[in-house]
Amino acid sequence: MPPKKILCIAEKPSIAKAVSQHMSGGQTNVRTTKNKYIKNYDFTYLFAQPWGECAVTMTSVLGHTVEWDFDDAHRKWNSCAPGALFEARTVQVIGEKTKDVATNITHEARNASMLFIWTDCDREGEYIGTEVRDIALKANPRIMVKRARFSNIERAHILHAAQNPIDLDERQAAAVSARIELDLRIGAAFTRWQTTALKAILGSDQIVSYGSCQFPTLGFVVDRYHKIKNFVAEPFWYIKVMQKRDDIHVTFNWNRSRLFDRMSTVILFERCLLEKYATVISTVSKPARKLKPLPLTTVELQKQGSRLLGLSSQLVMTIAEKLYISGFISYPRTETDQFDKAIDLRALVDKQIQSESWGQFAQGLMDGGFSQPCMGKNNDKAHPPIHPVAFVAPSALATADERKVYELITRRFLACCSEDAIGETTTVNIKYGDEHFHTSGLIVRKRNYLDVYIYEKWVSSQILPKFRDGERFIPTEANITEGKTSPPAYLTEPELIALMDANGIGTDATMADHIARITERMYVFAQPKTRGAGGGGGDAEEEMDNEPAAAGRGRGRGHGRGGAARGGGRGGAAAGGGRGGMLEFIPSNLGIALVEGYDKIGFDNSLSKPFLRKEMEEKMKRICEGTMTRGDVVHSSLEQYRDMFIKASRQVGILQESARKYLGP
DNA sequence: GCAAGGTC
Repeated sequence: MPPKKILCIAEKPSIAKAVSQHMSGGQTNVRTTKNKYIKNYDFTYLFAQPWGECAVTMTSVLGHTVEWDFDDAHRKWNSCAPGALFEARTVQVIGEKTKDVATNITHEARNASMLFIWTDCDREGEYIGTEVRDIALKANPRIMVKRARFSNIERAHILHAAQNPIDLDERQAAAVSARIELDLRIGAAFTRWQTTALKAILGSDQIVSYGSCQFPTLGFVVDRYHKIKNFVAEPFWYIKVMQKRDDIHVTFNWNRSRLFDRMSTVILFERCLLEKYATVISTVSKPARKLKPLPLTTVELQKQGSRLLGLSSQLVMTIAEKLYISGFISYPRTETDQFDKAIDLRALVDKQIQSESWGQFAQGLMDGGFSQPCMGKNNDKAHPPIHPVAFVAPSALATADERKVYELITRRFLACCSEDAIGETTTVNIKYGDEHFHTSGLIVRKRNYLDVYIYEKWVSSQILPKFRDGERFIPTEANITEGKTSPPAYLTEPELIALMDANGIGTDATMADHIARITERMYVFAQPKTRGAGGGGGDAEEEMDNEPAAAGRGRGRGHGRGGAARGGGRGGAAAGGGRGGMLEFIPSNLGIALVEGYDKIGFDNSLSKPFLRKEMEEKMKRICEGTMTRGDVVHSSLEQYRDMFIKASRQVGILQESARKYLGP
């Protein structure tokens, strides 16, 4: 009896290749397919009972194979009223681009006893698994279906997964299926409706799209615009005390920082002046540490790429994908910021020794400087953090941008494998009258990771002269300074990505696309940020940059503000690499009008806010947990959006009026 | 001519 055949299908060609290498021990026969990216690998493998030794064909798809659309009666724009799309029949079609992918499955499934699905172990992968299953079952209704549980492509892990097949998680697949249906119906209905409603006012055929991700993304940009527009500068006052000692000018900062009332400041200042002497309350020296960066995730790569290299997040991703296909870096779409213990990091560091730029640093790590990377809090259980897998000479890369992205990924990786920077801060606290002041200095003792991670600066401040506890001195100078608060700057790309990330808008792989889409739709304009424009106002006092924790950590999934303070401050402007290209986003009249129009229509949950998307995400989670069914979710969400759609249709005049207001003749 | 999500 010939051995049974088992058909394995991965989500992408790279996984098919890697898994077949591990399972076959390198003994594979490779066949090409009609799709130029997909190959079929044939080999034999000894499975666990009851399968035993089998003939295996390992192949892959390219992400999704099946696309959703409306039936013939609703597909064309003018075939129905947009509102009908909430109920219209949908069909699932295999498009022209994926036809050959599906044919390959059909062909290979016919003589197979089992379909063994190797798609990524995330929600989307589970759904893609059901696409593969449905295609295979159509060709071979008796085929048995299993899936592999794996979270990296390390050999032992893959072999374990091959020996322990499990079932597809129908709930996760159902959750994705619900999202697909909702996004299609809601997106298409609102897009057709508002495009038609605004056509005359725009005087063009441009598409005015609505999407559950693109609108909140637009909302963030418009929101910042309004904050700038409505900003009213407030004057403030503060007291500064100076002392010249050993030829060094020392400035003591007020512990109250600043007051928004001039009289109060004057009164407090006068009390200081009544006292001739200032008294040193304490001098404190303590070790300081600037933490090395966490392993690199996709979102972080996009943020740092746009911040440090001045490239758009979309370009950063395009380049990262190219580097990945070329075999230079690991998979670029990952949420994981922890390295699995099984990965041989030293071997990866070793490959970088030949670099002219950072080879010496890598050698230092091999000679004892190596330190295990920190563990972040995120693990998608599908991919490791982004890291270089091979050394690439600069001459082997086609463009300067490619070199910059590869360099950032590599330097980041080496920094992760190094040690924190070590220093020492000294703080001198004084009392003058009833008021307290302080100054501090920093001495950097060991730069460690900073030597390779040239994008961050941490430099010793001027050395403080000696102050003794309890000592009294007459300040060289003391005065009141006036300042005024300055408006926020336009939203930068790293800030926007941080906001999207924190609010669950898009995925790591799609955030850059949403930003590109609202630009393409002309809802926003991107422009290179002009340096120093935002910093001219009153927040004149530069903070001593000696709080290492703030710079290295804590901006993981936080809000946008932290990023803003960093980017605009000294550290941002001084760091190496291509500067000055960071993009900032300004809403167009159309973008402002859309947000204002929908806000005026007065929904409980504005379409331009992230809440509705968050709600959808929650419902997807509930499908996965089993507390809601796919039917419940689709039904309730459609009801909610249909109400909003009806309300908007009735008040189409409000949307048109706000469009006329901003776009009028 | 619509969405968002995979991947190339």
